[in-house]
Amino acid sequence: MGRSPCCEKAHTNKGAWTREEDERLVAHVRAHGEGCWRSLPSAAGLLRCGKSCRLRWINYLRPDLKRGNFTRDEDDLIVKLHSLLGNKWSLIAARLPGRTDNEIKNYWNTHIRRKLLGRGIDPVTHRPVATTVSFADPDAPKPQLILSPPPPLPLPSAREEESKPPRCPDLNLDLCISLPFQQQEQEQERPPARAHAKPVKTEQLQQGGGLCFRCSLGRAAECGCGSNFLGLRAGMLDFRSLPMK
DNA sequence: AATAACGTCAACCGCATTAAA
DNA sequence: TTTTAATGCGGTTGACGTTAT
Repeated sequence: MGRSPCCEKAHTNKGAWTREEDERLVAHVRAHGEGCWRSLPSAAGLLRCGKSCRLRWINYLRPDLKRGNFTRDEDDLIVKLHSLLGNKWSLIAARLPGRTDNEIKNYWNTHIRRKLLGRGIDPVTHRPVATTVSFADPDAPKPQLILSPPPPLPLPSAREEESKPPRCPDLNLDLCISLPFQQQEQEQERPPARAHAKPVKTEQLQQGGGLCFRCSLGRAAECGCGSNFLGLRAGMLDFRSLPMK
């Protein structure tokens, strides 16, 4: 028994949204609020799949979206969060007000990924990539794998997470990284980007909670931040200061 | 000027998770 | 407890714009 399709595909539009469709969707959400995406298309007079409406609203039409280029602070924060969370774009987006998971995902794949690779940093593991090895000589011993990605972090449900003691007392995964103070103040004034986004704990921010990027690369000696992977403090990461290739 | 190659990003697809019956 | 429906998420695609040849 297969899953029923999310909508009548034969009677739905696909592809780019028209201005009229946008206006209908915005008007309907303004009048009735978000939610009930499945019934929204017919209620709003749209020949679209509910999922498509939701996506269009979240990624493009939401009034609290911040359009335009990513700032350097946002760049840093994305790298930092990705090093901790991996491809959990929605979690990363929850900590970047006005940005969507899709936007961040695209930005990562088109800009940041390449930037890290250009600096010899593996965008998956956030560690320096192994140096290139020549395989010209077939008799040469095969190189051993030097770097291996960290084991995947299981992501328990919120309820599980609350009930369990921390896996590692030294590593606080209750993320509290955020943009600098000024932007946090702005954040308090605006509604949260996502209803389910966890609020940032400012007291933890003051106590520390960031990840020093140099230390994460094993370059604590030239860093001098003192964190060395354990003392975590927000705002320490500045991968732009690392030498370009 | 033509066109191939590349980069960007909106949108789609399928699976996982959660909520409701 | 099980089944079904709805929603959310991440990976992928494809259209379009830009740059290089």
